[in-house]
Amino acid sequence: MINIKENEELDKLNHSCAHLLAQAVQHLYPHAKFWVGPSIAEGFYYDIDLGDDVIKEEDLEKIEKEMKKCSKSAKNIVRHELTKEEALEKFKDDPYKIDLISRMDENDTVISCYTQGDFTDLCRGPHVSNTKEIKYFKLLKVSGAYWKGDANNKMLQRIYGICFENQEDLDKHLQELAEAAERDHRKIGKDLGIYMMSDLVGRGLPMYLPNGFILWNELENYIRNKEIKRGYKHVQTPPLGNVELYKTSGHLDHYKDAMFPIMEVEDEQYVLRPMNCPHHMVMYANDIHSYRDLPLRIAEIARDCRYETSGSLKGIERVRTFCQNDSHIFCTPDQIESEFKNVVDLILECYKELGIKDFKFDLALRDPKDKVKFYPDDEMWDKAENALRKILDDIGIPYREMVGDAAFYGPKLDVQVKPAVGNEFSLSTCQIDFCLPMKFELTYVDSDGSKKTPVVLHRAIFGSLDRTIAYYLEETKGILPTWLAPVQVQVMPVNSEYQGEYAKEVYDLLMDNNIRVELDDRNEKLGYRLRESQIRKIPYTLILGDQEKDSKSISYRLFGEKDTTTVSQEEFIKLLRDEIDNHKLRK
RNA sequence: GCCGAAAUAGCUCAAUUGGUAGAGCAACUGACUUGUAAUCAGUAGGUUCCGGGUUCAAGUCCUGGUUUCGGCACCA
Repeated sequence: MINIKENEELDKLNHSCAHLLAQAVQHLYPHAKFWVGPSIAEGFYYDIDLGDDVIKEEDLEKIEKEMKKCSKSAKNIVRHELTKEEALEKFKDDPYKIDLISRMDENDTVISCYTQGDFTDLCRGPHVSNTKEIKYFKLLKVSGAYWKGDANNKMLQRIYGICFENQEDLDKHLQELAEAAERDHRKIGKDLGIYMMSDLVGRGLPMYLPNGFILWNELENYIRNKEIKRGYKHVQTPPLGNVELYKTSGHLDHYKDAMFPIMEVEDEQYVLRPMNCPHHMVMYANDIHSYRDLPLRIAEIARDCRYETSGSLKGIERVRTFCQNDSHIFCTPDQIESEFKNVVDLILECYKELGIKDFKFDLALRDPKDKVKFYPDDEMWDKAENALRKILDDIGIPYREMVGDAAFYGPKLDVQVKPAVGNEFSLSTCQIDFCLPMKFELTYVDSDGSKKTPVVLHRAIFGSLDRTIAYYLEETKGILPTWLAPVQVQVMPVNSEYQGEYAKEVYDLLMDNNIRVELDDRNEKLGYRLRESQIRKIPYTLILGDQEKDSKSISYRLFGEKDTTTVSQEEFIKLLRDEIDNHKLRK
């Protein structure tokens, strides 16, 4: 999918198209007041205050028409510059513009405007030189958006669109959007019987169907075995906890709104756990620890409950019970670097094996001005943030710094991916925490006999197993590698009457070799059954006729391929086991 | 939660301005015994998301709610 921001010309064109949109909206809604209209990776948008009017999806066509008119009028787009005072005077009736201008730097003596015909907008530019250059565009969606992105502010109307240099590129892009919707995990999840939701059970509460549970189990075993090899110790903790636990950790203060409400029983208060860090802290405190025991890597694949707002729920990407592949690494300050590198290494190893290639690293830092959200200890923060930065620079991976995105207890490294539809989200995370160990008064005995506070690394490779499955279904378009495929082999006799017995023999052989195999010996034409095995994206379909029966061989057809390969039974088992045991990706 | 839209058979979708809810696929039954993406015929399948209202008449109009979708906000 194209990224408009990566192409200077397209970036300029889309920004200009936002102005064209504003001009058209002003013609149709003369009372409209305009906030900002930037270009973005997916095109452009404009935030508009229309008073009591609302723009509906059906209105987009009308606005597009007006935009075409404005484009055809072929007005030059002219830049002119003002001083701050001049600008304040010029836009004195527009509170949004006044807000923008008054927040501009005092040193910013020149304020630029762009005029096209009867429309002028405050703007830094640059723009194309004439409205007639803005020709191949499409308005895509309309929604509400809070002014300045703050939910306490008024909601403006936001119109999204995209613009290209020619019709072909526009058509291609629209085609790509349609294809993206086709690989949405909600569609594939339904088609392949991965999970279901039910209003009766409750929103945001996915139930994994047999096919989905196989995928789930395989991924769970996969990551657990990786962790065991790297010295993690797996544990299990309860799905709820006394409210005091979360008061101690500070989570209740910070995330009460996103936790299911407190339950009272016999004068005690409990909450469903929103995460398992506090449990692991308490588990650490159960023993005295020597510096020789560290790092101690406690891991758990745990289902947690969060009251995600209704508007944020999305398939299994964002749910109210999510399963973390969580771990807390208790270590000495000296060990932070090697442990952190170990985590990044594990992330990269898993992504490589799964074939996940399109991801970005975000370094989430505190906002030093925000003393409420972030634990108030600047020295601690500086230490943690600088440590993280140094590690990332040492490893040499590019990353974006995101100020204000840290957890309340510490900075983090997030690995971000983009789903088929919607905003990017984080798949993996690793966080440095000096804060929780103090709150739980955790200690270890150092070599000199003194008690010291350990550092904790929070990390999750599959930040949520649910989310990992969602992303992976989209990445693979549901064409899973054989080791993850719910059904790995479909066995078909050409004619059940003549080769049915041989097909059953092959089926039994595969079963005995722990292959997930199905036998389709229905009285249907081969083409009919083959079509079904292709729709279900089953990796191997075995076609067994007289030739195969007489020579005790196997003819297999790989998913998506037309030709068949004939091998002996032994050879087939061998190639299959090799592919599965080595987690090979599909070609 | 906020702004908008949508909800019809298991799935994908039809149903003029309000006038008898249909089709394909899937399911089931029977015939056909099949060599690489759909054999033929038949049967069954619905409180049109849930309440309330307008009307001689509501899938369609009004109203309250639920869920889903597109965004915004949130995301330990």
